[in-house]
Amino acid sequence: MRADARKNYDHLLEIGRDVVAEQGADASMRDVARRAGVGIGTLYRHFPTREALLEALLRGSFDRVTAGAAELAARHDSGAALLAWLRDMVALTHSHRGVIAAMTSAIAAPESALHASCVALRASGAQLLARAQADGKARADIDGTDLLALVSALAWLNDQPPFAERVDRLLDVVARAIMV
Amino acid sequence: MRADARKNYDHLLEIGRDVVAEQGADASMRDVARRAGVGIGTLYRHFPTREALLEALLRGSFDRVTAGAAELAARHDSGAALLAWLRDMVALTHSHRGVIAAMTSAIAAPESALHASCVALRASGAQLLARAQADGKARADIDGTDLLALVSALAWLNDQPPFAERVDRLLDVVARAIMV
DNA sequence: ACCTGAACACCGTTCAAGT
DNA sequence: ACCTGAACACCGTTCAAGT
Repeated sequence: MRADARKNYDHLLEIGRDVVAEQGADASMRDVARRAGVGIGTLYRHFPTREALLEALLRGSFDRVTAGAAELAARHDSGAALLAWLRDMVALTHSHRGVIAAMTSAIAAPESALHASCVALRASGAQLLARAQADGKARADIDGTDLLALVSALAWLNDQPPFAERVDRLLDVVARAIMV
Repeated sequence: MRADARKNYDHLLEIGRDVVAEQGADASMRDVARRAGVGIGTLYRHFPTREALLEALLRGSFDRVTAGAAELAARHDSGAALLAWLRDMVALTHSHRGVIAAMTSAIAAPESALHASCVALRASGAQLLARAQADGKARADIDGTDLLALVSALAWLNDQPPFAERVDRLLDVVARAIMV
């Protein structure tokens, strides 16, 4: 990558982070380019789809949660680890309004730039779930996708102003439903 | 209302129903007017906001669920009635993609055309919840807004293709969490 | 190799002009 | 009283022309 291109890429990412934080995952692409002081074509050259930009913005957080799952498994008993992962997931999406919808549709779209990260997240949760199930601490009739669905639903509530303040409590309610 | 206006109103409602069924709650207003063979200004005259159109489209279904709650209370024990109401709510939103997000923001916006219907829906659920709580069949530490949050979250899952097929089962999981 | 911005095909919403 | 559609201020996305 040429030096000027690298500079544009990095700057777009930085500005993109601000704009998505302000406006959510459906932020105006034009606005990102404008604020970055760059032609709209330059944005599309570096990030050919909105999901490509989101993926670049979120990769770090995604990886942190995925990697954190292994750590949780090492440090806590299977029930506590699963609960902590659920909290991590809700927190991850809390800081990025609207991202959960993008993640959800990425799960069903193998060509999406977000697909791999989402599958990895699901796998990290599925592993904690399996361990809890083996210990008899989680109900046996749900799978990793069910777990992702439930945590996505809670994350969505977190994006809805009238419900956001209740999500911590509702997470406990749902967790107890999973925990047998 | 003048006869020609009445005709336009009814026709817009009919076409609006089709378009929202096809494209969801964020359907193109322009498209509704276009397909109804009417100027865009005429659509805005009859339905000054998108929510006004949605409200007119959904009022009937809303009232049916609200009224149905009283019937459920009369016909079933408190636990079964609450569960049936949860199913009614998910079914209501299932037939109208994206409507749940509109309902959710309407709860927090008293000036929204959808506000009254949503408050009535919440109240109908809250009543069934209170009855079940009095019978010791539902946990005492949740309220009507929590119930609406949980059912909204499930309804949102119903709009997400990768999760939609699991919602019936996940409803049971969540219901068991509520039911003590 | 990369950047630019005009161009295209759309939006939601308003409002002056018409009947 | 009601209808119309041009007008305004936006989008996302593409691509020919430039450096």
